[in-house]
Amino acid sequence: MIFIEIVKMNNDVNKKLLHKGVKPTSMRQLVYEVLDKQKKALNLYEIEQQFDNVDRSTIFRTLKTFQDNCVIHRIDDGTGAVKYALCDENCTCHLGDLHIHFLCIKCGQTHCLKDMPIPKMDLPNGFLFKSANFVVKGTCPKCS
Amino acid sequence: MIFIEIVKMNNDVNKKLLHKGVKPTSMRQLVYEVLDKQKKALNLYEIEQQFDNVDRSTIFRTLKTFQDNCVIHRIDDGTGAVKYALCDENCTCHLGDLHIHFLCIKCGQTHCLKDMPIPKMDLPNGFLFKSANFVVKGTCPKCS
DNA sequence: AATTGAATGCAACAGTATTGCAAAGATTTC
DNA sequence: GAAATCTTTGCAATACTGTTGCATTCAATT
Ligand SMILES: [Mn+2]
Ligand SMILES: [Mn+2]
Ligand SMILES: [Zn+2]
Ligand SMILES: [Zn+2]
Repeated sequence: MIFIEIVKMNNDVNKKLLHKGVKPTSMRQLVYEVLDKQKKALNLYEIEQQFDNVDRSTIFRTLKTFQDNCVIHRIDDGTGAVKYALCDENCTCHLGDLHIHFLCIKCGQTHCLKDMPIPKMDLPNGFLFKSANFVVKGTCPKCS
Repeated sequence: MIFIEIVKMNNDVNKKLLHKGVKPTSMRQLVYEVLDKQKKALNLYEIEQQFDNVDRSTIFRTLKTFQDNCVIHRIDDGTGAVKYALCDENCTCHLGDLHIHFLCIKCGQTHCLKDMPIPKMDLPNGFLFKSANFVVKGTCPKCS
């Protein structure tokens, strides 16, 4: 039954949120589930559209909490709105977890390429590498 | 003919604009000079502040014209406002001209690393590489 | 049950980007 | 050179995204 399924899912999500140190409110569960269902990264407004009557600022603050606790990472793909995707369970949101993102210029979808770490570059003298944002743009498998 | 008159003026900026196919109005000359004087990339509001009584939308449209004609390239460094920097004289704004940009997290300045081309990555099956935005963040020589 | 602190909803606001339209300026046509 | 035409500029308004103040609701604790 659908009710039982939802309770099961919630339990699973609860565990994952607790594992990251986030108190699992119902709002947070729902936002987590929305992100979990998607293969692509979503922005604030796309997440908002998944709900009927949830306030934007609540989702915004939920996403803030998630970022602070490495539940999600933000993706700045240049489309104007920051997108978000779930982190791996063992992600620490540090240098080693950085990966390339791919923006499809046809369908607009943004994907994590989690097995493509951002290459460390030899910078000119005096420049110190702390972090990076590497977005590759082109056409995705669906649109190629 | 207007072009001959301007060439007669023997103005360096005019020549550069004409070389890119942009009619050199005084506004465009001034914006070009502002960008030329700087070593760092500037956003719309920083450019606006270099003038006393020039409208933002005029600068905006000047920058649009410059982009359309490969006079400048836009830099999306995640700071919220797009920055702009002059292209090289022989730049065609295509793949080969792409380079890494560096954002200093202390002073906020963004630099073109023109001798650091964006590395071509082997993407997963079905993904086609068309373009990329690679911003490295850290501390610049002044701030390190 | 009362107290406290956290989460949520509503509304307002801030920052950046963009557009419509009319005035001013430049170029071409006659 | 005057009129017609096209381009550029200035002003104002607007769109879009992100963020915050504050009151209310909810949850945990005493
Ligand atoms: Mn990712
Ligand atoms: Mn550059
Ligand atoms: Zn696509
Ligand atoms: Zn610096």
